Amino acid sequence: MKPKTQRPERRTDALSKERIVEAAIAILDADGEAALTFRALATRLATGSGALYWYVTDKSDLLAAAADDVIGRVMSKLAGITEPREAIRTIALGAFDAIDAHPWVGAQLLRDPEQPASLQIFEGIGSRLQALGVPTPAQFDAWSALVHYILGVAGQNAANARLFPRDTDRSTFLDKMAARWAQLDPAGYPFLRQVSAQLPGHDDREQFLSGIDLILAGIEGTSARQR
Amino acid sequence: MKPKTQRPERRTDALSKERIVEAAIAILDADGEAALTFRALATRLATGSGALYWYVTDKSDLLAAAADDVIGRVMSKLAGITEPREAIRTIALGAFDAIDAHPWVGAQLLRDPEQPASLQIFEGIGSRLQALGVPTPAQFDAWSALVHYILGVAGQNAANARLFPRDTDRSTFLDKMAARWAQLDPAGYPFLRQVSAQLPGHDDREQFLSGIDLILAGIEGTSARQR
DNA sequence: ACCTGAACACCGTTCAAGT
DNA sequence: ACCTGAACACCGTTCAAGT
Repeated sequence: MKPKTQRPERRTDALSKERIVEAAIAILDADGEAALTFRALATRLATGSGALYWYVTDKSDLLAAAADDVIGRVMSKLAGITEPREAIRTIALGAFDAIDAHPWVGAQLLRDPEQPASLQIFEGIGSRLQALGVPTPAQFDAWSALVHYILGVAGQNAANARLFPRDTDRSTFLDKMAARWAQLDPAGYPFLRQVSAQLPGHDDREQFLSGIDLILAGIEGTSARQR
Repeated sequence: MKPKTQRPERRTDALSKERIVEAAIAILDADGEAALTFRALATRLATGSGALYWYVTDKSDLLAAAADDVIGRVMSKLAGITEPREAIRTIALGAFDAIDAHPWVGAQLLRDPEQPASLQIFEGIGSRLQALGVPTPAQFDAWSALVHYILGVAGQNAANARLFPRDTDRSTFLDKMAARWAQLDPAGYPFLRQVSAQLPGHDDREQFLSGIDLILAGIEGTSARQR
């Protein structure tokens, strides 16, 4: 038996689901959803495309894992928050910011309601709504309204991100969007043309939050009346 | 010059964008989004796949036209409604029912905020919000909340439809969904497990409408306070 | 057990060639 | 002007063959 002063080093670059997901996120962030192919991923990881299937069931599994990774980080920051209304706003804002940083997450959340990322958001909102003291019969509807609103914003932000090059910043994005709406037929689209003037310089993060508050106000108004 | 008693009959099956869109909708409704390929569409229209590009820019143009066709029919039924609150509910319900009948429309609405189908919904909601008397500064936020909620439901219904075979009816769908949520980890997902009991037999059309009402209540409560 | 990469069965889109 | 359908440049996924 030959003296083994050093056992074979564990390959630091060995494949694993975590490494694959990490690389996938890097591609998605850098070049968008269309750039994530098994070929591109395999090249980046210096392996064959078939090797990825050892760790990942298929592409939807990969995307679900990537979204779960991002949303999981958001949800883990909730430990300290006990006030339910604040927790709801924190979850919502956390999701908003995550989608702002990773627009593909927005599209992914709309793709499969049973993926972990979606379930985490569903449960996070629901449990705080219970804690908020919304009467049990009203909880389901209130939860549905909040969750669908959040998902709608998520999907729409993902779509907006697809409309423009990845490096477009907030203000030029809003300017371009406003310019397009301003060109709509005045007879057919008076409202959108009017709103287009408010688009530049408006804070959509703030607007998102005021939507949450609007729904919370509706919930509290309605359940107060029912009490 | 030979006597032409009959001029060449206009081919009743000549291609046109309308016929292509109609055939695309038929495929989408019958076999789902994945079944719509240019090859399948060309076969159904008894032509070559390249011919379609004479009438349609590309696949996203085709999908946008198909969604516009469906949503256009919904919006055309609004002429008689003058009461703005009722008009908003009618637009929302119309979109809901259209997506229920054509789930792919839900996915398509989330894909491009500048397509005609989206703009029609955006404008329809916005103009009634003005008519409702929501103060101008509050209109933008109120509009955003309603529209994102509607889109969220649209996207989620499309996703739910993808989870199950196309012929699954409402009640078995809810039963299966409930069964899945009931199997979630009790420690991690207490709320979803509790809600799963309410899933069978609940009316999601009614729930959708109560979400609209919740938001409208929030809007009216907030603008009343500001007045 | 894990990895390789060619092969398979598809796509959307283009385009020379036809009528 | 309109249509045909092969060809091109891709995909996701599988799988025999390697280590």
